[in-house]
Amino acid sequence: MTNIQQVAKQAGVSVATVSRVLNGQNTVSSKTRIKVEETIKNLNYEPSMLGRNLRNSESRILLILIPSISNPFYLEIIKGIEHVALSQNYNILLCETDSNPEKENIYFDLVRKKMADGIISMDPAVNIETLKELAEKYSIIQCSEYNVDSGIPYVSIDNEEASYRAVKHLIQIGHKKIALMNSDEKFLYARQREMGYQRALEEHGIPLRDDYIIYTKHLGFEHGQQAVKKILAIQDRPTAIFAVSDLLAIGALKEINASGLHVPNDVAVVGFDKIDFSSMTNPTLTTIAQPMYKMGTVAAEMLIDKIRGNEVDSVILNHELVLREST
Amino acid sequence: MTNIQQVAKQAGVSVATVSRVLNGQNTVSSKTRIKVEETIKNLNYEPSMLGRNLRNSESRILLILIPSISNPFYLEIIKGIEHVALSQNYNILLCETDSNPEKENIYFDLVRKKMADGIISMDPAVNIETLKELAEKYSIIQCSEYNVDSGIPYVSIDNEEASYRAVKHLIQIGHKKIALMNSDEKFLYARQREMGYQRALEEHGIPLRDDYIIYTKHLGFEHGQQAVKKILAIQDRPTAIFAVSDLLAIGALKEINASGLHVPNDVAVVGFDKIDFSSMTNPTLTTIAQPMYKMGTVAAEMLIDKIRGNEVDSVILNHELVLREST
DNA sequence: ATGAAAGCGCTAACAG
DNA sequence: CTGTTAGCGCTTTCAT
Repeated sequence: MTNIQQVAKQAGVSVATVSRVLNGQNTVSSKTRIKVEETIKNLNYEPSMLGRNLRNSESRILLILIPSISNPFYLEIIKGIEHVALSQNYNILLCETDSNPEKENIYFDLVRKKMADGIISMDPAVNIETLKELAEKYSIIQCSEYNVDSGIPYVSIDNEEASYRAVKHLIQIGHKKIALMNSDEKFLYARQREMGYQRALEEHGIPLRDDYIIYTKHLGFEHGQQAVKKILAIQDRPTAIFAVSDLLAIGALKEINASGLHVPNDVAVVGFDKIDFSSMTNPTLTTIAQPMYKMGTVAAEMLIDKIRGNEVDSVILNHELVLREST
Repeated sequence: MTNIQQVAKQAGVSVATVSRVLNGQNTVSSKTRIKVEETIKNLNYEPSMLGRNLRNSESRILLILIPSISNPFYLEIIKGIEHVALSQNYNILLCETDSNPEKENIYFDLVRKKMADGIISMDPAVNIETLKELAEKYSIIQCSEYNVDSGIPYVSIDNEEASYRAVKHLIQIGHKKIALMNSDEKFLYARQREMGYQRALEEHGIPLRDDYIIYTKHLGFEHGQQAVKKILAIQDRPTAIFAVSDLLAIGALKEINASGLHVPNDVAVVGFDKIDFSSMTNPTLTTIAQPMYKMGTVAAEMLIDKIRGNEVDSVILNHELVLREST
């Protein structure tokens, strides 16, 4: 493997000059530059990131923490992150935590060991205490799920307002018996979306019913199926369901179909996220579109900014209600 | 940031000894070992991968090339790869090429620049010439899609046989008019699956019909929708469709439903891959299960083996026909 | 069992 | 404009 020394020797210059050419410094005479560039080509030389990274004490790697790679919600965000990262010569290490603290810790170690320059955390179940501690020494951004009091900059949407608009839509098309399929209340977004649900109902004088609110442990398809069974079994059956995730909503859709009921005639369904599959279901799913790609680009820009030592502010992005066949 | 020097100084030993403790060498007296370990704890020392990697001239990073992160087929494979990688102290860099040679080249550069120790390529559209060239100097494995004559070790399934069994199943349940929804013939797996389709038909004395074979440019949901429209428009309409990817099959499912026909009564559908969503559709999809997780673990083991300098042999794994509601 | 020292490949401060 | 040189943090050979 040829190194910078050999290039220097061959070109008859010093390693410093080769390095200057490599880094596009303009303090090199064009004659020398050309000579060096030719030598590089002839020797098929590729500068080693290993040496450069040690010297610069950076890894040019960004860590992305997601709970599950199978959840398509994160895919668009990741694309956004990747786009910005690549354009700034960073690479991304995609880390699936399974919301498992041990696995999480393996990945945290990567930044402690200088293998990564910073973290974008999207795991709602992240150990926030550890994250706060890390954030004192390393660059960290939260994306989508966040903690207000942690001091860690975040990018997200206004969950309360989005949820409010989804439920208001159901009310406006005539529904009064609206169920909420929520995830675990320990997550901030779950609490915020429940608040939006409540506000919409209260504002229209619809009394809250505890039995119309179902919590699921995870955001998977099967959990939506199970949860909707409980909802359909309620005496005074709801005529509409707002699910806090498309995956839950799609599970609900399938189960409602299976039980012989019709969507939206018997039960209307609204999801949340606008994942790709939400337009592939039958019927297609009315849902809240999060600006996922944008969220990714913003998160990446914030992180790189922070790595460079700048102060960064949290950002709230806009959402959108997408009306489709399920309502 | 504390380094190995400071630990050595504080513990009253040499850096060599600290390094030995760090790497679990048994040539250190337990007294010294304990002293060093305590110092490490006290100083909150974390060894830098940057220094270690340069010294060992390795990055401990594995590159995974996939055409699209949105295709769930790859997700299980990736989990398998990740499992093995983590257990051997490797990390994986997930690289979406979009089947775009330029993006591909950015990632190839990573191994040229020592930022990655090897590559697992799953992109059918990979530039095989470049890959072959790279494989001479670096460790490379192909996974799922491969090239027989490239000399690059691969792990895959017997596509011809899998396809044969899928079509035979359709014949056995009474179908004679069977359409093939294939992807681009430039891919080996597409040609192999078409051969299996042909063999099944010939074996049962069913004549091949050119108009029953449709090619799609990509494996996306929408492409399945478009392709099935053409199939349904054929005069003597097929009563069954074998699609070479679940995503295509799911697109077909939706479009058939939309056109008022019933699956499987009017048209039976078989997919390929057994992605998670294939059990979430209505009806659920009969499909060929590839051992994706296993494929991932095998690929990772092969790659790590190769990085260590060993010879590795290609592997063909078993597949399975999963009967569900769509046939 | 331990230490001294070389060196992995690179960048940048300094000198000229 | 260019060269000399130190040093990033670590592992490992060679002495002792």
